Amino acid sequence: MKNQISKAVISRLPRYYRYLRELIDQGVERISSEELSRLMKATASQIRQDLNHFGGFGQQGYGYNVKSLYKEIGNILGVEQAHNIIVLGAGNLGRALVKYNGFSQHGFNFCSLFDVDEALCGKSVNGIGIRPINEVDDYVRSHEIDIAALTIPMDKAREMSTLLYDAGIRYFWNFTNIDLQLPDDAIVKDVHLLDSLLELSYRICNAK
Amino acid sequence: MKNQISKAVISRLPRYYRYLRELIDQGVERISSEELSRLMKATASQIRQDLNHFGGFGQQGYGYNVKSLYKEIGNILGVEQAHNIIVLGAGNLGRALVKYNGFSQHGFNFCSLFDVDEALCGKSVNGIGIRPINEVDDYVRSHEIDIAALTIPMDKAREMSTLLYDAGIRYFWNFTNIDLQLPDDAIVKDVHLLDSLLELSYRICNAK
DNA sequence: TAGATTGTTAATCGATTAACAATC
DNA sequence: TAGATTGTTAATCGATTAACAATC
Repeated sequence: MKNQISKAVISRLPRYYRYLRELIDQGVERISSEELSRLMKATASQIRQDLNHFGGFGQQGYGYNVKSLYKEIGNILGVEQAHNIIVLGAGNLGRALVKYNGFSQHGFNFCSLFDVDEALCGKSVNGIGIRPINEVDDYVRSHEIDIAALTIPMDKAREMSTLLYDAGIRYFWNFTNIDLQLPDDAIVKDVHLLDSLLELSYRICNAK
Repeated sequence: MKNQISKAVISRLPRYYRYLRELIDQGVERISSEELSRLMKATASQIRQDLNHFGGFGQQGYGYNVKSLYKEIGNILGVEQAHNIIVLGAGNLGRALVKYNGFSQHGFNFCSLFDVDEALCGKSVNGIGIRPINEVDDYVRSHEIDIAALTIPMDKAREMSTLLYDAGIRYFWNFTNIDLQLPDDAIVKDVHLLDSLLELSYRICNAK
């Protein structure tokens, strides 16, 4: 889209989306970049710059219409699009993801879990079946899967991600404590839980 | 520490730590910033800059000793320090965190879960007791708690975080889909799962 | 129309990268 | 000692902020 929007901008979009949702729920109809900046602890300048990468959603002298800006950003983020997700690893985290019902309203569908543990296979979590991991290749090739969530042990992560890539997956939601090693057209969104805890630890140990 | 190290640098430390662990496991003894940069897809310059914020860990003509650099970074991150964590919300995610055993080796101890559901209270998960949420204030005031992990519904998140702050908590691991609103000396590390999914969604919708 | 606030260009700031003298 | 590679300063780049003309 346009001439490449920076990662920093894109990463702020979901945050705008959240704040606008809040404003709608509070019955706020219009908001200026100035007001929004106070709420979000950003600069009004940044907000206007960010939004203008995607179009002129505001109106001089008025500001932004909350509802329509919410819709616009939702469109940009593709919340109306359906996205199919498989989860590798039916452990505690994998099951928790599938059980959480907050993703579906934004178009995310969990299609299947996969696990090495034969005893789990055939069972289901929140209506989502667990399949043996050795079926994942066939499964991906015969279904339209957009995203693979990895909640498997670290030592299998790279191997599995490569297998998934070869089967056609390009979008990865990586919960393993390792960086995947994939070709450049793979998009990996890392959720490194230990990393974030370690950052907290750093802050605790270096508190003034 | 020193004259304020930027967030960008700090957020890279856990990543260095992970790669060095890998190198140790592979039996690598020394590494140059050049080699490490190829591995981590960063510039050698950045690596040297980053590390030098904390001290001269390398040696000209030799590079860095993997084991001792690993230890140094571990120290900076405080992996030897014990950190006590409570988890608010004994739902799927809260339980998954407590059940995951990968955090304890870096000094993180889960002390207690808290939940509104009376039926859960008294039970325990992975040996960690679940207490009623209305006891959390007393609990925090009578124990040395460093970090509060929030895995509660969004609509209670701000209220609870303020209560915890008033009880003395300064470090928050926030899994709720909302930004906390706390005084400046509170350190919040957000894990916005939906945000990261939405970023993936954006990338899918705007591919190529 | 006058006032408000955007869209957008220009200035600033900080972070990343390059370069090289210091040194093991 | 010569070669390699760091530590560190200087240059570049990109992102954030400020400013203001355009316009509702």
